[in-house]
Amino acid sequence: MDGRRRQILDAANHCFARVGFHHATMQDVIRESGLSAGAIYNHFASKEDIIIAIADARHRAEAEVCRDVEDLPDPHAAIVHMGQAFFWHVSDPGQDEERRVGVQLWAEALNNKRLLDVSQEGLVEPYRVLAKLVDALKKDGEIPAAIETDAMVRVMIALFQGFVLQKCREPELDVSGFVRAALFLWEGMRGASRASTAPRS
Amino acid sequence: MDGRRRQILDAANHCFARVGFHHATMQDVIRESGLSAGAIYNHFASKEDIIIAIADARHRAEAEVCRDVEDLPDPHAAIVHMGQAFFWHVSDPGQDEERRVGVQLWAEALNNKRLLDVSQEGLVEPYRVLAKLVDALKKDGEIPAAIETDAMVRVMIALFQGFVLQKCREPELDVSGFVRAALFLWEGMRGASRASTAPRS
DNA sequence: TTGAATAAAACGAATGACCGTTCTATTAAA
DNA sequence: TTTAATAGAACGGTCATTCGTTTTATTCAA
Repeated sequence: MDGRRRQILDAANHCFARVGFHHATMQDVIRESGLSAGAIYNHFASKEDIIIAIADARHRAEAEVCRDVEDLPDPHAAIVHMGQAFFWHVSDPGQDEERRVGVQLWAEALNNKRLLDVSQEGLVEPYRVLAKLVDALKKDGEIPAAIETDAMVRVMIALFQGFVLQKCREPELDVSGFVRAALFLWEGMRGASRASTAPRS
Repeated sequence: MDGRRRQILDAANHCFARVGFHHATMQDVIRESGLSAGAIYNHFASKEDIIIAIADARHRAEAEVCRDVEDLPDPHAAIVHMGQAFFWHVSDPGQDEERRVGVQLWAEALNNKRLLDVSQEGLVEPYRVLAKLVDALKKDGEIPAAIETDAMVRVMIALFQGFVLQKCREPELDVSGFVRAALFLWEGMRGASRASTAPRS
């Protein structure tokens, strides 16, 4: 039964979000899942495997959001739409646990090659979609060619990541204000590029 | 002797950067420091205290960078200067360990009230300086009043945080491109505000 | 439909390894 | 001689994982 895996991952997610990977014991996960140690180890070889499975599921879900937006006709609108979708999605109180686990995954991936690979792999789809949109904006002359696509995409992703972190630490943080400020920067760019004032490095 | 504390913190930093807080054992720290268990526990009550002391030292250093920039006459130049100073600082190969430990602190702070407090406290000085500069830009009409200062500062900090994370995962990441893209967004804003086109939320 | 026979899944107490911390002995400093 | 700092072996506790047992599900002959 594959529902068991989901059941175990959900329980693990709760535990990990509550106290972190390392303070959460397998006993916690076992209790939370309502199963037994043996049952869990029939489905996952180790605690590490559970963590990796969580990361994997997470990235799969994120990739989906990206594809929804990829083929909008106007690249500018697509980026704005994607950004808003993301910011509002991660701001949902129902995403509290996912955010917290996400930040822990960042840290854990620094010390776990397998997890780092999964984690980087999870970024390629968002990256690909954003790069495609940025390139389209470049062709339209909205972004100067001197700005590297890679860098611009990274800036956008950095904004997302930083927001997730801040929202973790201050769950009451106001999304709409943040989005307004980010959009203001983004919209401002359109006017600027017309004047072709690429900044010095 | 206070040099001992620094010696211990340095050793701990190396260990934590190498394998993470939880995989690094006190034995590792003891070996790395060249001291003994007893010696270390004379200076720090626990492993947790060492971690907190590291966070504290880190934030103290960051606050200094901020103050250097605070009283530049032109707020726009001050922000640009501060951003560049930060990006280049954290990109220094000598900061590899600090970056990695920094990301781990983000995760650990989610499960440790004391650490969260230290960590949030460490942000108030950068926040204060940035807010002051943003307010000055608002008075000059470069940023519309409709954009909340708090949100704009958060966006900037998010950029820093996201960059740190990405640089951790890909140490070869090119800073200059990232800075160029970020600056492009920032400079673009100046033109936009003149046309008073605050975006819808 | 039944019910034994086989397989699969779940149970949970036991295990063994590891790790933070302590504590007494020892050395150095004052 | 007294005080402070260091050494490092040993302790107590915790935790991931194992494994022999028990329960549940499936198959299939009667």
